[in-house]
Formats: sequence, C-alpha cells, structure tokens
Amino acid sequence: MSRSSPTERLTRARIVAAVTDLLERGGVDAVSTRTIGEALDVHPTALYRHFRDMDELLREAADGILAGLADGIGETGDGETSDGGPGDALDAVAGLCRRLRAVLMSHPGAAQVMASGPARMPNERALTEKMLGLLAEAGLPDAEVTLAYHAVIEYVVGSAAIDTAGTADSPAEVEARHRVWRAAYFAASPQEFPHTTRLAALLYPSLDEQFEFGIEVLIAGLRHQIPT
Amino acid sequence: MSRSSPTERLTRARIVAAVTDLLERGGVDAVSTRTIGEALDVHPTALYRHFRDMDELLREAADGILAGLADGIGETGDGETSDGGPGDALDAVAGLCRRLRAVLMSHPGAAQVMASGPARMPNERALTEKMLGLLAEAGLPDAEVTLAYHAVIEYVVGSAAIDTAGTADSPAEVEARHRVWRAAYFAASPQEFPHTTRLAALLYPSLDEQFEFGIEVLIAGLRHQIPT
DNA sequence: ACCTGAACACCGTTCAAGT
DNA sequence: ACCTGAACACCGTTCAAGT
Repeated sequence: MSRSSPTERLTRARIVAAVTDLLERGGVDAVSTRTIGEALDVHPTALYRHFRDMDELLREAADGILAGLADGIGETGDGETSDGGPGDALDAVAGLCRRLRAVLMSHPGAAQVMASGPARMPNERALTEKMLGLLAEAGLPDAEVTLAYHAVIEYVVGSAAIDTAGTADSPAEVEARHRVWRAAYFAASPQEFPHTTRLAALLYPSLDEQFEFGIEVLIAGLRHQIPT
Repeated sequence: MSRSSPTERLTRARIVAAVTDLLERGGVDAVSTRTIGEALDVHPTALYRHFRDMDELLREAADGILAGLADGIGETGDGETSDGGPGDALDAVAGLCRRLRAVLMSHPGAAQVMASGPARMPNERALTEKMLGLLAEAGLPDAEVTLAYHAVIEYVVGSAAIDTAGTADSPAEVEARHRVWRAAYFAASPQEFPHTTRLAALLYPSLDEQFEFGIEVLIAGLRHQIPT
C-alpha cells in the first residue's frame, strides 16, 4: 500500500495518483471517498477542496491513463509495416485501438469511467485528433471519418468495459468461469439448441482473441468504405 | 406510478415487473431495494425471500426484455429482402442486432446490466442460438462463427451501454450537449487540432446514425470473412 | 411461509468548526 | 486556505421477530 506521509500537502495530482492506483488494482468499485482518504491519510471529505465531485476526479484519472497513447503511431518507422500507401493509415488506426485497449485492460475501472461519457480532456482530445487524422488519411470521406471514429471508439471502450466488468477476478478465474459456461451450453438440448451445443467448445475464446477478431473485422469493413 | 394493492401476494413475477418498469423509466440507478419496496407497497427487504440478491433480480429483469427477440428473423417472408442466398443470413444478423439495440435503448439500464456479464438465461440463450445459426448459415467457418458472435454482441451491448449512460436525459438534452461539445471542438486551436476543428461539425452525429454505420461496417467486414 | 423492523457496514456530499 | 468532524440522505444485506 503506497500510504503517503501525512505531512505533504494535498494536491490534485496526489489525489489523482491515488485514484489511478485504486483503479488499477481493484476497478471502479475500489474507489470511494473513504478509500481515497485512507490511501492518502486524509479525511474522506478532503478531496472536495480540490475537485467538484467524484465524477470530475474519476474523469481526470481516466484521462491520465491515456497519456502518450497517440504518440509515435502512423509515422514511418514505427514498427508497423508501411509503404506510405493510404491503406496503411487504417493499420495505424488498428494499432492505436490495440494500445487503447491495452491501457484500458490494465486499469480495470478506466473503461467503466470512459463508457459513462467522453471526458473531453487533454489526452482524450489528442487521441481524437490522431484518430480523425488517420481515418482521413486513409481516404474516407469526411462524413464517414467521424462515423468511423465513433464506431471504433464505441467498440474499443464498450468491449473493454464489458471485459473488465467482473473486476478483481484473475484471468485464471475468468477462464475457469468460461469453462463452466461452455460445459453448460454443451449439455443443453441438441434439439432445441443445435448450433449452441455443436459450437459450445468454441464459445468464450480468450478476451484478447475476441477483441483481435472484432477490431480486424471492423477495420476490414472500413477498408471497403474507401472510395476508389 | 403503478403502485399495486398490498393485498396481492408477492411473487418473483411481480417483483420483476416492478424492476422492469423502474429500469425503463429511470435506468439502473432508479432501481434499489427501497424503490422496489415503494413500488410494490412492501418492505425493502421483502424481495430477499424471492431472490438471492439484486444481481439475480436485475439479470432476470434484463433477460425478460429480450423475450421474443429472436422470433421471425431470418425466415422467408419476414420483410427483409431475401432470395435464399447465404449472404442474406448476414442481413438477418444485422436485423437481429437492430432489434436488440432497440429494446436496450428503450429500457435504459438493461444494457448496463447485460454489460456486466452474460445472464445465460432463457431469452438470452434463444438469442445466442439464433445468432450462431445465422452466422453458420452465412458460411463462416465454425471458429469464426463464435468469434463473430462475440464481436457483434460486444458491439451492440457495449455501444448501447455507452449510449444509455447519461440516463434520465431526454434526446433533446443529449443533442443540446452534443451541440455544445461540437462548438468547443470547433473553437480549438487549428494548429494543434487541424482535423478536430475541420470535422467538428460532423462529430457526435445522432446515436442511431452512429450505431447504424457501425453495424453496417461490422457486417460488411464479416461478409469478407466468408470463404468463397 | 412470508413479510416486517431493526441493525450493520457501506456510499457521496454539505457545511460548520477548527487550525 | 485547507482540512476535520459531524451530519444527512442514501445504498445492499442479514437476521431476529412478528403473523
């Protein structure tokens, strides 16, 4: 537990750091005025001198997670294979989505916060700018650039929110639960559920496989929206 | 307010009906043991005689919303143009997704409940069976049938959870908020945010337009996964 | 058997009081 | 100016008591 010494003065930055820590370790349910106070050796209501309410605080913490995310994506020599063609911009979109998912999955709770509405704060705005630029570079008409932006963000944030919902569960526990569910589907009536029983073993693949397939299909669909 | 007479005995069905009503009118935050008790003229703790906890109750209510959803989709003469080709099965998938979104949007809170994990209850299982059947009929290999199922469900449920997050706000209020956000993006620095400022007027299209574009792109992407 | 009442351990937030 | 303490209006849940 990173309990701070009570001598230091309380600042927005120290509160946000404590919340980020709680968000990372126990999800959004681990964050409360009481747990923050305990982490900082301060009265539960002390944060109200620095933030209007919990929502403002959670959004600032969630935005902090996104720091540096848009940097070094879509530029030549960034690891993604690139010959400068316009289609490569969509590969960069996919790469950016994978990075976004990674930070959301490593901070359970952040996705829940982002799913409750856009924060429209510095790091999120940088991400928006980057994503819009890449989609335009890919050759999509303007109206479809913004639609594609929303589709992609809703998929990444929405699926991360779902995938981190059973927070505080280890990957092993998640997989164990999926195994039980597969067995239940397998045991269903083959007359009533022919496809479910036949495909039971293939249901609930790992969360990362699910995401990878989804983002690839989405990007492939966008590729076919590019006018020739 | 549909306050019931206190003479009738309490049943699972009456409790679920009350919760469905609360879910529809005020989202998941409107549901509590106290509000349920008030709606049914009963003590807040009375429901514990019929349900293990709030989670079990919310899941049963959320599953009830899905009743009849899978009926009459993908059969000939259902309104969708159909010539019996395998590609039409994906049109039926899209239709099923639109229906699912419609019920989730008309019951704010239901999407939040579904986003917290699969209920694996009767109506959801019927939906799963239908969706798997259509994806297999479309010609996808088995492994991709289940991946496509998860991708599509995560997109529909995830985006509905995001879109119903600012619950208790009328569509007019949502649109007014979007207008303010567009104006703020438009007013940003064109040097730092060239794409954001240029595309500001096109950001935050209506939630239904966003969904329609997303589901079309996703289905288009799946169409290209079908082996020839 | 079913529902009530009281109690417990939590929430977020406000506001007067202390320093 | 900044933090504390007490208080308020909420949560979900348990369990003994009433009928």
